[in-house]
Amino acid sequence: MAKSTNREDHLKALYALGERKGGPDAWVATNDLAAHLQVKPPSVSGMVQVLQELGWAEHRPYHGARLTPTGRSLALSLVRKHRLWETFLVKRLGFGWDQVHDIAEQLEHIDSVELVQRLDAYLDHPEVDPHGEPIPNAHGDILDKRVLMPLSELPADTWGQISAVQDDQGQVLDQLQRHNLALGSVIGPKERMSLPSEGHQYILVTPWEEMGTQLQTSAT
Amino acid sequence: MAKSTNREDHLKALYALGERKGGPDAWVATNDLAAHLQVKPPSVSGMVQVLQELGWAEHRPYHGARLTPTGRSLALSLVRKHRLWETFLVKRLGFGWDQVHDIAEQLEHIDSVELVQRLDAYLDHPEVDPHGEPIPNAHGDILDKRVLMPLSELPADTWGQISAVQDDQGQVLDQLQRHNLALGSVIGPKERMSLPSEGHQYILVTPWEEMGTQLQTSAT
DNA sequence: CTCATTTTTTAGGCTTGACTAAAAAAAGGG
DNA sequence: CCCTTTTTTTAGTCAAGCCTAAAAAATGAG
Repeated sequence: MAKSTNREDHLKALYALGERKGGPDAWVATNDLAAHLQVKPPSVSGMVQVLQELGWAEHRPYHGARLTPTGRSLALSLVRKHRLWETFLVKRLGFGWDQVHDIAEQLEHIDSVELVQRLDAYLDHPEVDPHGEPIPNAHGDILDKRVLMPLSELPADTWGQISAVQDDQGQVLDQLQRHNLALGSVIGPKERMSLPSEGHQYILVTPWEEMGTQLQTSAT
Repeated sequence: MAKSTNREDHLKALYALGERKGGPDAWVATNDLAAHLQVKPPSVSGMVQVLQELGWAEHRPYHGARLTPTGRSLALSLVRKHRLWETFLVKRLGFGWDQVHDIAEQLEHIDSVELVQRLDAYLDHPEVDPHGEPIPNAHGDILDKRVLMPLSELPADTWGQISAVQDDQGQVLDQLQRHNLALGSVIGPKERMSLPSEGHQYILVTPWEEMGTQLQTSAT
């Protein structure tokens, strides 16, 4: 029993939803995994069993699943690969930030430690990917000192600078693209209203003090 | 029914062995495919049926299989991707020419037309890969005007310049590496004797006239 | 606390692609 | 030309992952 694209996908989903629910100790529901992976719940039940046998996850029936340290470390290496490839696609090949997710989703499963090392060096050891998300280092550590908050939690009268976008499907990126907003753009009440509110929780901003007038740091 | 890694692997094998047997009209034996793919003959029988149903190959029972024009075109696009990725790995990431085959074998299955286009441009539209093999263009045409011959067919008293190495497993590349020979190296009777003769048919040379002394054009 | 609803798991089936064993076709030596 | 050997195909298994339908556990409304 070893790695496979499917097992890796479940591992990544478990990591992503676990983070969203509050870190390494959070239990993730089968239904949530199924929704995230676009698969029916029984398929997840089966795969979670497998992950447990592999020592990558623990499973409490009718309660949920969460990663073991081993699983977490594997998941982080997948996240690292995904974000490095996205960086390559944007910085080197000139793709738009809203075009790279699906391709990176395939590339992240390429199995070669040396490839990742060389890619990282070739990109000058980037700290964040084109969406502003931090890239775990080779040890699986995320050294991200920024303090970001979702746009949905930013006080209504405060401005914010877009610092990261957590978007697995690309809809939020599409929206931002359409409003000419990019990483680094500063966002005020007007922009906030014109963006669909469901996306606000995935847009991470740096609160922007003492802003009276709109300032566009970066645009596309 | 559509693409899958396995079907693509069989397609590529059928193309490679067909070329080796004399071009698009040659029939390829089930056993040869099985040996090339490291799989048992019954598995090939099954897969060849599938390729036939997909319209990618034709199959005459107990006789062999060969690609249809559609299948050939798909195979060439895989060869193109494989060789572009190998070029990327060597030219941009600094891998050795003997290290890239297995990684490219994975990368060639990545599905994105735009990725291939951009990669090609990023590498300045290379005409040959790091092993000297021609890279088919986007239309699947190989425009290779060089006239090469296998080292095994080079007259014993003639020198030759290594111009391409057809090596799917990497053993021939390893041998060359060990003898400090690379693409462009000129090879004489002494080198020829020290290289295992089974590999000679995969080393393609440009006959090198009027050579009295050994000349090393390029070394590693 | 109970009973209906929701969530999750179990059971059983399907497809892909591998395998072994056995049957069928082709090839080749005498 | 026959009969043995080799090659190829057919038949029947198995594992991975997906599915639907049904059973079981947890939840929550009254």
